[in-house]
Amino acid sequence: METIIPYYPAMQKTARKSRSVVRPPGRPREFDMDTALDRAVRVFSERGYHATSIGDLTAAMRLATGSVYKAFRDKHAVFLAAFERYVVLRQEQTRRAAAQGGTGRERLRNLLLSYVEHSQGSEGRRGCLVVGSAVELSAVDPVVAALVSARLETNEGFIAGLIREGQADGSIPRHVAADDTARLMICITQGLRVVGKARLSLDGKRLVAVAMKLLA
Amino acid sequence: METIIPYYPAMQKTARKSRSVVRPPGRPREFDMDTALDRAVRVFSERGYHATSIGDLTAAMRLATGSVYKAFRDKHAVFLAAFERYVVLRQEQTRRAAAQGGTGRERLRNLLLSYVEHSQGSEGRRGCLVVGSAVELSAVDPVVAALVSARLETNEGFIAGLIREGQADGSIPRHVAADDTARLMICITQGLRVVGKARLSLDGKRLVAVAMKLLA
DNA sequence: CATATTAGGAAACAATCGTTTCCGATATCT
DNA sequence: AGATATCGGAAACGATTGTTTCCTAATATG
Repeated sequence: METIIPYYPAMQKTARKSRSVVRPPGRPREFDMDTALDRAVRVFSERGYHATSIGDLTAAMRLATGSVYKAFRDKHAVFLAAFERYVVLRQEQTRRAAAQGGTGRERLRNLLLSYVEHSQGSEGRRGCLVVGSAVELSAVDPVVAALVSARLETNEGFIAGLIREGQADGSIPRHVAADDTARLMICITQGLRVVGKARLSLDGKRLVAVAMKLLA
Repeated sequence: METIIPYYPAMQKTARKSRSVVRPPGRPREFDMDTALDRAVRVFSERGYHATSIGDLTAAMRLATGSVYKAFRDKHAVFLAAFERYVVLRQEQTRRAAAQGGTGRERLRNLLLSYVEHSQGSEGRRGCLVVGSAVELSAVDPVVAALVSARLETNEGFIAGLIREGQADGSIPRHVAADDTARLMICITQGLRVVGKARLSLDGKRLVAVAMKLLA
């Protein structure tokens, strides 16, 4: 059985409660938590949670063991912080890719194309942290399971919204079932990350062209 | 770094080389390797490779530590044997599901329906060993990576074959791109297992109805 | 300049990991 | 029945895990 620590990280970096009471008299070298977490995301994505040791983590984050444990309660907390950092960045990228499109249909095509590209090459081989967490941890870690489900549902809602936008602007037929199609497209995006990690080649234009038939 | 042992299991159960030279004079309780491996598949699928300890394994397989290490070189060999056992069983199930269908189109629908059903409920929560291996091990274990890729390509070839059968019997239009559609359907099937592990509900009939539009 | 406070780093912690070894129990063959 | 070969089970192995602790080096404030 697995001991689960269902708590959030207690970062001390931004934890100066009120700067009038607790003053920061002396502080050594600069410390950038976000770039450190970005590097943690890379290791966790590539190796997964259990195969990533604290040594791997500190090497990747370029932080000493002590520094990590001063910033986070434990390994699980580092993972949760990395997960949330990953989700924020990926959501930003996805929405930006979708945004450049005149119609709902075009925005959806851009979103799918973006997913295929991120599933390829070195990033594809590294893998998606959401997919990795779903597969490796969902069954044994309720905290991660909830985060993963929430993420999938948010994504699905976003896709369903794009479909409805397309139906409003006339680029997608009214008879398309928005919710069912969105759920299937979530399967496609998650499946793309699995296939990309298995190193199978993915031709973006052709795959997306086929997928767009779901909007006919 | 991970030490990778790229060798196959050395099962001693069926390893009586020539029964005239090495005779089996005495053998204790019966030993059913296949059902033991089936139980190993369950643990590995649910927890993944790294989170499954030898203790978990022996408890699930109902074998003593010594027995496991007499039948297999190490944990990695147990995993490979379980993986191949899983692949054989799943392939059998999938082909049987597809077989009961008069046209290529019907066989494809049955295959997709079978995938949705296996991605749901307790089996869905347990997860697919191929998907799990792709996500957790492909990046660090070349042996498993090769097995996973081979499995995906076999599946993709089977689906492409069904599409071509459908085109031959007139149930699927000729203009459908068999290879591209098959690759996208592989993404759908793998994505279904990811989503199923995240406990999202899946309505088989409706999802498959949407997916069948790829054959229009 | 002196002081307080933080990150870096190494060393040590208990716990668990995968693996090996040993021996008694069990069942088959001569 | 007696000999023999295997499985079950437990105990012990070193290696590695995640975590804690202590000390040094470095810096912004008073």
